[in-house]
Amino acid sequence: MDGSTRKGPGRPRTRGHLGALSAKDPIEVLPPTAMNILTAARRILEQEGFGAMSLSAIAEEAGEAKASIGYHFGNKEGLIVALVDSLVHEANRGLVDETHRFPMGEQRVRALIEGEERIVEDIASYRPLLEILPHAMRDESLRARISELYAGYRETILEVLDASTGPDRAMLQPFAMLMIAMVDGLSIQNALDPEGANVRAATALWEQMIRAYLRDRGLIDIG
Amino acid sequence: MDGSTRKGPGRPRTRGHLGALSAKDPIEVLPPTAMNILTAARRILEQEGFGAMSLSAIAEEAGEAKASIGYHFGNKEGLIVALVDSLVHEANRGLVDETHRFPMGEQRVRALIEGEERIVEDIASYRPLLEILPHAMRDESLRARISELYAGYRETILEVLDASTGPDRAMLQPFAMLMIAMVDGLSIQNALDPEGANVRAATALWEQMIRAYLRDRGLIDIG
DNA sequence: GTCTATATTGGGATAGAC
DNA sequence: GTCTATCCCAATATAGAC
Repeated sequence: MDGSTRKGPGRPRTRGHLGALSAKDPIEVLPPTAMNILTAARRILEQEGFGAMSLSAIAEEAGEAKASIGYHFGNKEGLIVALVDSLVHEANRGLVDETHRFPMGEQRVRALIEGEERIVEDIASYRPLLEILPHAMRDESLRARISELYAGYRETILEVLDASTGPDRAMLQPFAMLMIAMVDGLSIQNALDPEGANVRAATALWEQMIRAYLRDRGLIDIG
Repeated sequence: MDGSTRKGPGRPRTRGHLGALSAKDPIEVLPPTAMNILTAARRILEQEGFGAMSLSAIAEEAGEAKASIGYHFGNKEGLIVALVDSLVHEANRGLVDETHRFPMGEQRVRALIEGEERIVEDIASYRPLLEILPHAMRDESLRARISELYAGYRETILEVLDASTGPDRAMLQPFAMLMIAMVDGLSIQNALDPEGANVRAATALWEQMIRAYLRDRGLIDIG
C-alpha cells in the first residue's frame, strides 16, 4: 500500500499541479513497454469496462509480462492514475483541436456544437469516462483529475464564445456548464436506448434553445 | 452460470415485461431474510460503490449468512438484478409522488423543476444510478431495466406538461429528454466539483431557458 | 430456510534469475 | 528492464449438517 518504498520508475510521479491544458504532458515520453501496457489497459477499459481491467488481462492484451506493470507503474493504482491522465489529456486536446481549426466566430461555435453532437451519438466515445466516474468519486486523486478535465472543457467553451476574458465571462460560465451537462446526459440516454430515445430530435431542440439564448443576449448568432 | 439447474426460490423469476409504472411490484413481498440482504446490498452500493458489493460484505452488513444470498437470489447476478429492480421502482415512484402532490398545471411543473434541482444538488441521490450505469451498458438485462426507468421519467414529465396524449406529445418528447439529461449532466459536474462548478447558477439559467421555451410555444407559463 | 465449512478460482504483488 | 514462478488473499459458489 505504501508506494514510497518501491523500486523502479513506478513510484508516484511528483507534479506540482495539473495544468488544465499543459502542452504535451503525459505519456508519449514513456518507455515502449509502459506505452504498450497503458494503451492495452485503455482498450480493455473501452471495450470491456473497468471491472475487466485485471493485471493479467492487461498484460496479455499488451503482450508484456505482468510483473512489468509493477515495475513501470508501481501498482495497479499507479497504472489507473496514468491511464486517467492520458484520457484526460487526450479528451481535452480533442475538444481544443476540434474548435481551433476555425477562426473565432460563428464557424467556431458551429464546430463546437457539431463536435458535441457527434460525441452524443457515438456511444463508444463516452464509455471510458463513464467507466471511470464512479471510481473518481471515491478517489480524491482521480476526482481532481477529472474535475480539471471538466474545468478545461468549460474554459474551451468560453473561449469559443469569445468570453474567456471580459464581462460576459461570469454570465456564460453557467451556460458552459449546461453545454457540457447536455452532452453527458444525452450520451447516457443514447447509450441506454439508442432506438427508443430520439437523441437527434433532442440535440436539434437543444441547438434551437442555444441559438435563442445567444441571440437574446446579443451574442454570437449562429444562423 | 446456468441458472436453470438451481434449487430454491432464487432462480430467475419469469416476468412478461416490466410495466413502466407497475403498481407495487417488486420486493416488499420478499421473505425477511431476502429483504435484509437486498437493503444491505443497497446501503453498500450507495456508500461504498459497486466494487465493494462482495457477498461477504453484503452478508455481514445484513447480519445474514453468506449462503442465504445464494439460496434467495440464485447467485450474485440474481441479487444485482433484484437490486436494480428495486432501485428503478423506487426512483420512478419518487418522481411520480413528488409531482402528483399538486393539481395539474403550474404548480405541478414547479414541483417537477424543484424536484430535479434537489436531485442535482444532492450528490448521494445520484450515486446508485451512476454506479450501476457502466454495468447496465454491458448487461442486456440491466440495460433494459434502466432504460425502462428513463422511459418512465420521460412519461411522467410529459404528463406533468399535460401532454401525455395529444398533439404536443411528439413535440415535447425531446424536451423531456433534455430535462432528464440536464439532471444527469449537472449531477455529474456537481459530484465532481461542488465548489468549482456553480451548479446553482447553472440550474437557474436552465430554468430561465425552460420558461422561455415553454412560453414561446404557448404552453404552461410558470411565472 | 439457515448456517458452517470448504472447494475452487482468480486477483494483485513480488522475489529472484537473467 | 524483463521474465517466470510463486505467495497470499479475497471472492463466488456450494455441500451438507441442522
